[in-house]
Amino acid sequence: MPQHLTSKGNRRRKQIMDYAAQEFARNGYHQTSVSDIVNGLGVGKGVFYWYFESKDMLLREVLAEAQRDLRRVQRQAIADEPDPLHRIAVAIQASFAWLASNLHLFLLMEQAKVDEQFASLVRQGEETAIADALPHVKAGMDAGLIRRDDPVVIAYAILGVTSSLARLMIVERGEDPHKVAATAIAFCLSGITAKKVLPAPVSTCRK
Amino acid sequence: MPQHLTSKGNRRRKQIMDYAAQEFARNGYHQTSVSDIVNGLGVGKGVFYWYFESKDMLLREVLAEAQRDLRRVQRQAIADEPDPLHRIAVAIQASFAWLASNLHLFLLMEQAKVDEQFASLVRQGEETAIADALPHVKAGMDAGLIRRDDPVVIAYAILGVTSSLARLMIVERGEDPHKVAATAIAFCLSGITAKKVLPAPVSTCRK
Amino acid sequence: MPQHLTSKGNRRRKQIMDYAAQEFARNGYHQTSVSDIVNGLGVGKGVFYWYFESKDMLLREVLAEAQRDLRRVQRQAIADEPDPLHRIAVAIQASFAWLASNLHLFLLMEQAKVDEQFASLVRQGEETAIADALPHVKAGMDAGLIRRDDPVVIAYAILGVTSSLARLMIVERGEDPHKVAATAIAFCLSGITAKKVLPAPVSTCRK
Amino acid sequence: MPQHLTSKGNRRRKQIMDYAAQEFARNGYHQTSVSDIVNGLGVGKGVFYWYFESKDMLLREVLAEAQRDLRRVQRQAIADEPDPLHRIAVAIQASFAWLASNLHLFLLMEQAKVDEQFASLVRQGEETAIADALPHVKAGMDAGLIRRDDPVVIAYAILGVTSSLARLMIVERGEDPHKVAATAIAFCLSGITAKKVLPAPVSTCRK
DNA sequence: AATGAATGAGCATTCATTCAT
DNA sequence: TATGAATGAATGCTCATTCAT
Repeated sequence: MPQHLTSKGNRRRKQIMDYAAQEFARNGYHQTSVSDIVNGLGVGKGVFYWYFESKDMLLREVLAEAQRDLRRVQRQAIADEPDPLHRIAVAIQASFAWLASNLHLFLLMEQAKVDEQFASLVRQGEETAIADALPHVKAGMDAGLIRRDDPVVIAYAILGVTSSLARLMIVERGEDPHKVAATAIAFCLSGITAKKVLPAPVSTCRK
Repeated sequence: MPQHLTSKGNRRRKQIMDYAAQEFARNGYHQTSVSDIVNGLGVGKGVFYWYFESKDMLLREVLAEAQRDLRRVQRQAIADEPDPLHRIAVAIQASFAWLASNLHLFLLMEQAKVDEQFASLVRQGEETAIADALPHVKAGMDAGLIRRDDPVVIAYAILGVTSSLARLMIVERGEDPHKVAATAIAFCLSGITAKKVLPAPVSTCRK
Repeated sequence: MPQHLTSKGNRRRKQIMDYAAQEFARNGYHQTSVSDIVNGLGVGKGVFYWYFESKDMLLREVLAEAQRDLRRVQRQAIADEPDPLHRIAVAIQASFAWLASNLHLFLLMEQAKVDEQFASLVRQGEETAIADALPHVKAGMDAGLIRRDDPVVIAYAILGVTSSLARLMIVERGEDPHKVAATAIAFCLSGITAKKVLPAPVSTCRK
Repeated sequence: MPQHLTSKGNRRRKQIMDYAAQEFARNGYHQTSVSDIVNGLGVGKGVFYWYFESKDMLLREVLAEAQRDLRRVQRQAIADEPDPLHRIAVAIQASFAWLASNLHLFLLMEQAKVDEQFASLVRQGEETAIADALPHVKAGMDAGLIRRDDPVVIAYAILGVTSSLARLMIVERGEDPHKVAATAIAFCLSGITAKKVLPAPVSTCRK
């Protein structure tokens, strides 16, 4: 809880965050004890509580920084893309690139998302991502490029495909991020482009 | 650990599984203690260990049963659907219906999926679901209805959209499952259908 | 706690005592639960408490019976031995024979001897054994066959050699009980005989 | 589990070992809970697990140290005794002296000896003691001072007399260790010295 | 006589956090 | 800044015993 950190202090702090993020991702937040972290770093237990208020707060900071970083990358990617569909494509592309080199943070976010204690924090980040994407989806609809539907749902569906393929392909199969990104983009874009709308085969029409 | 349960015992066992599933879903597995469960049920602690080997095994049984049940529902839904695309559609539909009435089990699965201890169990279930879906995806490709791509990736993308929309729409917004299912189906089908060839597999069924 | 047992009831009771004695000897009294016993016998838990007041009382009965039995064997052995030294010898012999065919009871006694809860019970048995032996030791001294020393200490030393060799030889080495008995007798008799006077108390008995 | 202890830490650790050894000896290992120990010392429960991996490991350390200490005393005693019989005598003497001032450790060893969980540990110590004694017994035989017999059995018999008299005399009667030691030495030495071998009165020669 | 179910105090162990140095 | 020591509530689990049937 010190107000100002020396540069050495800043390095220590970063070191703890990085190591903790790795361990949380590997073993799970609840299964990783503060002792595991300080022992793994070879420092005393006091160090931890010098830099972080609690284990809970440490994870919050890790998550917040990860979300900040991912958002920055996405914004950079779409910065000078005028076409709405293209923007979505490069955003997906950029997301995959970031995930591929920050796998542990991706895993950590997925863990936090289903943990009552941290869910709202992650959800806030997602809401921000959705809010970021919304203008482009709407612009696409206005331009007749994207099928008219609830833009929020569309945005969530894209998010779902992205994270699902990210987890399933990258984490479990070790496939090439570029290839998976390409498939995701193809799936999403053809899933949203304005074409005939398929009516849902609701079960009530069979019985 | 008893070999054979009386009918009263069977009821108790089921009661514990149901209550524990609810609590696990609500508070998280790690945050819910065995004491929470038995106190919530108003029984002694020994009761828990009369029926279950451990807290870990209880969750495994809950998950296994949930997966069995979901699979059963999906299989019933596609039982007499001849058309591949339609099969996928009704399977998605059935999944949403099941999820809507078993929200806690869905949340529990999502938790378990990111928990090292249980991930493999859930993943096995997913592999089964993918394996179940694969023949239909392949059939769709052979019939020229589905774009040629890695069928496994296609199947995973569908899974991702489904669970993502399930979570985001149902859990967080309380929207109508039928509507969300419809959007999911629209998104997925147009995401996978062969370009230029857009059959309306369900056109005969209009409300 | 029933007053009178049917013959079937008596068999059950004996069966439980035997099985429990084996398990107690094998795993230790504290490490063997009542459940282990009833499960091992394939009966319900109520059976145990029908026949025995408690786990504690069960062990007490097992021990008491074992001591009764051992004492009976010893008394029979010395019944018609007139010579004091020979009496001691045949008593040791008889003890080894009994121990060899009741290893588990020997182990159980050794356990109980160092367990605060049961030590006094076992000790009582030992006191009885010592008291039984004392007249012969004294007679031996009076006859000038045994060195004058505290007869109680002599008796305890014999007891110590016996149980020590019983444990170390039989339990851990699987040696022939007769041989070990022979060594024990040789050791004890020459350990107590009056110096310079070394009668061969069994010289009339040669194979 | 800490790597290096401060001097304060070392004192604490020793304190816990001493107190636990006393309590284990008095109440029994299984009857003494970790809570009993820390409450008795007036410290928090965590202290115990800061210094010891588990209750089991604590006892192992206590036993190992006791055995080390006893062995050291015995070796010192015989260090400059040239005569084999004399060596055995002073070793017995030294053992009684050590036991008299470490009664609780002696009781603890006897408990551990009959406890499946720790028996092998104690037995190892006994094997070492036997191995230590063996050369002297053999030397005595070679010098014609000790009756020819299995030297291992002889050694065990001495061990048996020693521990038996130690327990029965010291623990239960509060007699003078020197006197008991004298009796034990007399018993053992005359029990092993080379004299006429007494044939065993085998029971088969009576029937 | 016998069963399966239930009780609940008790146990070994963990761990986030605090503190003296 | 940093350390090792200490705290104590909480956890998963056991088990002797009781009870309704």
